[in-house]
Amino acid sequence: MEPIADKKKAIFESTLELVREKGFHGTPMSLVAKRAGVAAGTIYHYFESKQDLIIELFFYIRDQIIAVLKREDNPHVPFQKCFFNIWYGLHDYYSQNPNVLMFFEQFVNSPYNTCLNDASKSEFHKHLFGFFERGIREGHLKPLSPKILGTLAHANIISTVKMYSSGHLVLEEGELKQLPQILWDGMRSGERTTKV
Amino acid sequence: MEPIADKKKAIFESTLELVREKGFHGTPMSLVAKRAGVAAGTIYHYFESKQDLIIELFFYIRDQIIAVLKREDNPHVPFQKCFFNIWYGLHDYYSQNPNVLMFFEQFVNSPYNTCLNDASKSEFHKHLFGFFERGIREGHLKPLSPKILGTLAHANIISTVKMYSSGHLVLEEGELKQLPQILWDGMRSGERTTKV
DNA sequence: ACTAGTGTATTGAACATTCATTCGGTTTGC
DNA sequence: GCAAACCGAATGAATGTTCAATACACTAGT
Repeated sequence: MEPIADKKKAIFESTLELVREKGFHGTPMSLVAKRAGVAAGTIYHYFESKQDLIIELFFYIRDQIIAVLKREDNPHVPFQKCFFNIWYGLHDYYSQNPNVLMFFEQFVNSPYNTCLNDASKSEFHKHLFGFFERGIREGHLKPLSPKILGTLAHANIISTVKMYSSGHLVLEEGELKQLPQILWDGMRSGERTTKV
Repeated sequence: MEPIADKKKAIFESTLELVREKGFHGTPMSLVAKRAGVAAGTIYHYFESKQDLIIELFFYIRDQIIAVLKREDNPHVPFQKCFFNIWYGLHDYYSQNPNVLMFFEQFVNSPYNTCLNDASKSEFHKHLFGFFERGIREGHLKPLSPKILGTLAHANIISTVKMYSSGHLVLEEGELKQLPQILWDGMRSGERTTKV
């Protein structure tokens, strides 16, 4: 909503880069400051502590991801179409922001994550799970918990991006399209249907 | 093969616990030592440095996971059966060793991972991908890269375990069986086949 | 059986360094 | 002229690592 102060954004970006390069440890505030082009003390004008910086950065990112979700999740668009749009939308976002992906993954697997209350974390999940709830309700998906489907879908996207952002795999054009298809085929309801 | 010295194993276990609780940063060697019941200096008898400890611990874990893979991957057992055995095998292993899972996830998303040569990392992948290569060769799976299928499968398992080891989800008995089924349905070849 | 000798395992206090944070002072915007 | 933004050297606590000293295990010589 309210535009983020330039310095604050610079600090965020600097932190993102450094955490990717050096991890949480090995990312001293002095370096964050230097790369952001501010003084060390300035960071403490915007953030209470390093932990506070990390957590706020997580929210900052989370909101960007939610924005992608909101952009692609449209109740008036057929569900399957939405499904692939969301897949590609998140896939593109992560691909174009590899720093974000690494930070995100490090964060959710770190103790930082456990010191957050559930409400703040689930802001993202609320949207994701809501979408899959629709898919179940409308009968497109297997009648499992939306949490399960949402989590598996997200894991599918993330691991895909990590696979070739690590350079270990070059995807052919056709192959990229197969990946959400695997997910869809696995989660769709019914025994068999003719090609849609 | 050769049994690991008691102290060394204690240091490994201590590190696993602490990394889960406090992350790589926030896990001082002094604490590792204390919880392992050894003196600080002793650690440096077995490991050159903290980084060396972390990396050797990664190998130690990796070998355990490979052992699970080898145990369940049997060319004489029908592929689909193997597929589910491996899924459950890894799922059980991670479920019963939540410390391992957290460490593993933190490690692969950290800069430690990038400072490893590919050969050592891919020891695990070699087995995993080999299995999926068989599935493709025998015509059970969609003709995609084994790397893709293997990575997606592993991501599926891990995210499943994380989902309820974080306590956010209680799986009903029947639901657990659905999860590898989703994966299988997504990756299996052919338009439709009668139930196997 | 005893001793001396040798290398390994272990200890924990001390060291040097790094790093998050502070704070008095300066600049900027209004 | 005031408040908020900003600076960056100084500080103090925390932490990875070292090392001199000690205990232990084992062999060989007498």
